[in-house]
Amino acid sequence: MARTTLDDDQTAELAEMFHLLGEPTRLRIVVYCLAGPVSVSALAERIGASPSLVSHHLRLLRAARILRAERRGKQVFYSAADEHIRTVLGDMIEHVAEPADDAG
Amino acid sequence: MARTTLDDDQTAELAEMFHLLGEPTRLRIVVYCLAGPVSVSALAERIGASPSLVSHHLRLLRAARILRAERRGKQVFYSAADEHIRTVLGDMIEHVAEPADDAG
DNA sequence: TGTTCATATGAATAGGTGTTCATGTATAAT
DNA sequence: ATTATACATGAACACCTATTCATATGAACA
Repeated sequence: MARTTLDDDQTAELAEMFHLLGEPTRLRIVVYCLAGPVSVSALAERIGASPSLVSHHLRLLRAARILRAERRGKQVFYSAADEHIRTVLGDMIEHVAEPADDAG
Repeated sequence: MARTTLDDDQTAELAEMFHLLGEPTRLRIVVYCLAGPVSVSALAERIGASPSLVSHHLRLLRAARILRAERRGKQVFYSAADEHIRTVLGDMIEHVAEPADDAG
């Protein structure tokens, strides 16, 4: 059974996370990063956005501890910040991407 | 294993849902509605917002088929649009409200 | 050192949006 | 019909933010 009460801090934190995922460009970045470490340029290319824009979004996702950065030479690779994040995001995407499931 | 690819329509739909949940007032409204049908005035009182503001948010949540409205006399009661929505939102809130769970 | 590649950052701007206030609509009761 | 209650809606505004452009930082290589 889903919990139905949240204190103000939890609500604010949850809202911030949803807010970050609620932007199509940013959501696509996160989805790509779930598969494994991806460089900024690779993200930019796949998404069809400028490296600058991607970098701006990555900064927000880093600050919220949704993604983490790892430097390899000239490139920087981004991936889910931890297993918890990967699980939560993966589940959300799976659930919401699915058509309606009316099984109790 | 979480799916790591989403087409553009799925991404847009998913982003819209996250976007709606990414606003603290609106998130609180949704959380209260998960417990069962709640009237607009009850929502406004619990959240500490004006009925007008609550109504504006409810319109968006209705349009996105996240909540559904049911009239009973002068009052209008809102609840999750369907079981799928209730499950998805409940899971998301449960997961994200939890502290980190590092179990693989 | 100087150059190039990859990424980050700051400023500026255009478009979006949460909130308020005033007003409209629907239901119920007198 | 009139009044009162509960909710919805439209306009206006202030704030926020996604994007772009220009510029800076950091790493590899000559």
